[in-house]
Amino acid sequence: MHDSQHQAQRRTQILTAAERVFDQHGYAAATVGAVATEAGIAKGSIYNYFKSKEELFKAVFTNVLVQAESEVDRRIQTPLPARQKLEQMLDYWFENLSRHNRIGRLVLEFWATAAREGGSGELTRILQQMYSQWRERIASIVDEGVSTGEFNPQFDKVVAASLIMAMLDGIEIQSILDVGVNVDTTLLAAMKRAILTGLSVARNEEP
Amino acid sequence: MHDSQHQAQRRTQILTAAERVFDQHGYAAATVGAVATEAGIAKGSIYNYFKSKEELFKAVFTNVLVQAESEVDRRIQTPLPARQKLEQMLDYWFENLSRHNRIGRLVLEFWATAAREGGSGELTRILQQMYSQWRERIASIVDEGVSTGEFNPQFDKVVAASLIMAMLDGIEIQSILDVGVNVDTTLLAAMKRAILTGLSVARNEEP
Amino acid sequence: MHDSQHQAQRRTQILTAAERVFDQHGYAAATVGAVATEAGIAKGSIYNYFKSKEELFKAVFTNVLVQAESEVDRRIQTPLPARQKLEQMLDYWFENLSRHNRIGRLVLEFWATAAREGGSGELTRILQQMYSQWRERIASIVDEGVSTGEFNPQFDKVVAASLIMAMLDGIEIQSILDVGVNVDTTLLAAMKRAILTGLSVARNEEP
Amino acid sequence: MHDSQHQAQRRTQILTAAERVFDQHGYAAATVGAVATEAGIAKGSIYNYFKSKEELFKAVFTNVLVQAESEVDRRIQTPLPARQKLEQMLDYWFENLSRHNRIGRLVLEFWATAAREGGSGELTRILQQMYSQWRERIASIVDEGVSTGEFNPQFDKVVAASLIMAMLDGIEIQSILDVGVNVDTTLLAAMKRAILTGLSVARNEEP
DNA sequence: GATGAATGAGATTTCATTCAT
DNA sequence: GATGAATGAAATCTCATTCAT
Repeated sequence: MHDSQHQAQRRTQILTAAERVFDQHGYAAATVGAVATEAGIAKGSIYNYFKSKEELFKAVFTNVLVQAESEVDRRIQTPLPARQKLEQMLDYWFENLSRHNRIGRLVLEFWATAAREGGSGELTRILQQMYSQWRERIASIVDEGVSTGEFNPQFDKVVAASLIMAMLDGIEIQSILDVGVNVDTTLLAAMKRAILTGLSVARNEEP
Repeated sequence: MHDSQHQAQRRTQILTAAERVFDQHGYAAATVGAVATEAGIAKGSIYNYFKSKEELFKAVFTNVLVQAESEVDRRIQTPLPARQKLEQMLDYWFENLSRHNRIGRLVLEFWATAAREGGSGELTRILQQMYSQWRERIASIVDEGVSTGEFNPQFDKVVAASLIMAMLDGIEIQSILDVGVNVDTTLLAAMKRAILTGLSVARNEEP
Repeated sequence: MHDSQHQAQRRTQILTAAERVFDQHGYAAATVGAVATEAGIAKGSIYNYFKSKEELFKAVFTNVLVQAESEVDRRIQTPLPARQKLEQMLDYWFENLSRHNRIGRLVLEFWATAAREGGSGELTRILQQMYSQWRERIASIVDEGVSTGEFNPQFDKVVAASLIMAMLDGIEIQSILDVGVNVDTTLLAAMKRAILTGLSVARNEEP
Repeated sequence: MHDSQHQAQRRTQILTAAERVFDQHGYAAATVGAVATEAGIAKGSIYNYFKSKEELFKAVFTNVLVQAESEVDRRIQTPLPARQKLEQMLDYWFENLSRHNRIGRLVLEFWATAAREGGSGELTRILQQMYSQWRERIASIVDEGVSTGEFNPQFDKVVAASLIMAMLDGIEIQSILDVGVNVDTTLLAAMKRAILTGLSVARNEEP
């Protein structure tokens, strides 16, 4: 019998290689041959594990997105005040941001491809699910903070979540594109303060 | 003279067609033939106006970005309070957002391509310039508001500008990706309030 | 403007080359590259004239079949007794048979491919049409002979036509396969006599 | 001994599967993998029994042809008048024809492949042998009929045999190609009558 | 003997670019 | 300047065959 552990290993090996290649060249310019070379196997072997280049791309896509989720969830599920949970989340996000915008470039590629596919495509479906999960995560923290009196938000909690995520995505873009923004602890601190202020200021406090 | 006018016309005709085609298919999947057909001319003629497919793409890139600038500048240069200038800017942005995320999709394509090119590429240079201009625009409004006493920001004005732009980019992405966000006047209102609150609340008011 | 005569010439050039290559190797083993080489043009150029290898094959298919028709019709439409028309037809068939079983091999290829396609395929449709035309051609000669009293057939004229065609196809196969049959004037004479006897003998003469 | 029995079983199992697959897809489009799946074994195992795909095809070829022979021989070797022997043969042929033109399609495939191989190929050799045997079978019946006075042929007996076989092959083709011929008992009756008439009518009876 | 993962040659097809008209 | 046929490099994918287990 053939080793199913070895199978999984190979799959991972290919996925890792594909992640690098897609990141470097983008979906269209990446070649299956390059992935194979990067993985150190033969071109044809890729097709023993993935039906097509597109399938492979989608697998990388979900793979990368899923990896990011778990660690955040771990940090959030500890019993902390809502404020600190939010800060933890932002800290984690910041660490990742500066560590590998390798993933970041790849995410841009995902976005562009998903946008091309249109709302009915599979990639979009995956993204929708991901955004929905993040929205819920954040909204529940906001909710928690409101009930403990920590937060006194002037916005609907779902809208708030969307705006927070927008800001994170936006900064990520500016960071990846290397567009003149200093992604340092000053920026992180500003973001934290901006978000927490927005969630804390009462409606009538706003001038 | 008539000749050079006709020349310019042709160039524009091709650029317009290329914008549509690149938007619809992405850079790699777009074909020069499709651009030619869309423009109603022969494939070979493209090469009388653009040296290569890549050149054409870059031309579209800058073209699209430049177009967006002028109208905003017009609105901002009127003598209004800083608050209202900011609101005007956000209104204009919002109009464009809901009107054509055709351009939006194209921007994603630009981003992905620029990211691939790396910091030294030409596309990145163009993006850097553009972001820098916007940052300055916004920062100068903030500055203005501070000196008139309208704003009392807790942040450095350049950092504030970057965060604002990040939020706009982020919402644009969520809109383009059709990722479950309601891009309506409620959202616009929330954004305005969030930004203005952030700019108005004094440092010590923050809990 | 580009020369449409030249276009037709090229098409023919490719078809001729393809005929040779398909004949020599069969559909599947034939390569588009080989056709291009045979035609003395570039591989990619084939696709300016035919959408795919399959299209090209079908074009060769119909081309070869159509060519054979016209000459026969010419011979049959002269005002001759039915017997002699039939003999003319058989003579022409015999000439072709010995001249090029190049076409013959190709026809076997057609048959095999059509059979694989099944009754609903396009190749089958073309073959059906061709057989139907031949059946009609022969049946009408038989009919003619009966009304002039030359023939006194014991069979339905359509059945007779099918049997005659079967015999021709069958001999063609034995000839192509080089299976031990002497395809000479003796055989031709025997065929003629067999067919004419069958059409002339009255029902009750049959023992 | 048990081992070699098992071996033979496996071989047959593969041959049967291959027959189906080659029939359905043709030689080139058939894959060794498909044969393996059809046979319920692993792809690699095929190569323990057949050196290559081509070898396998040839084995199927001879296998199919040989099968058809034995039953006919059985029917012919009974002590019957020549006429009835011929009729028996035609009946058997007709039964097979309507039962499985699955085999028929495969035969077309054989023919095409053999034709491609040319006169010196192995497939052609096998076909030559087969046709030769059939020719002899039929010729000997004719001979028999002549000596008993049943037949009074106007043709050489070998030529007669070839023409009869041609008619059978031709009808088989029209049947397989589904080309508009009614393969029913009427056709069978017509064929019998045509053949027997041809063998019975004296030379001078022919007009 | 049985297995099926690995291989890599080779096939079809696309398309940016050139260039003769 | 305009045209579009011709080119050929390059990409995806298939599959017969091998071989370690």
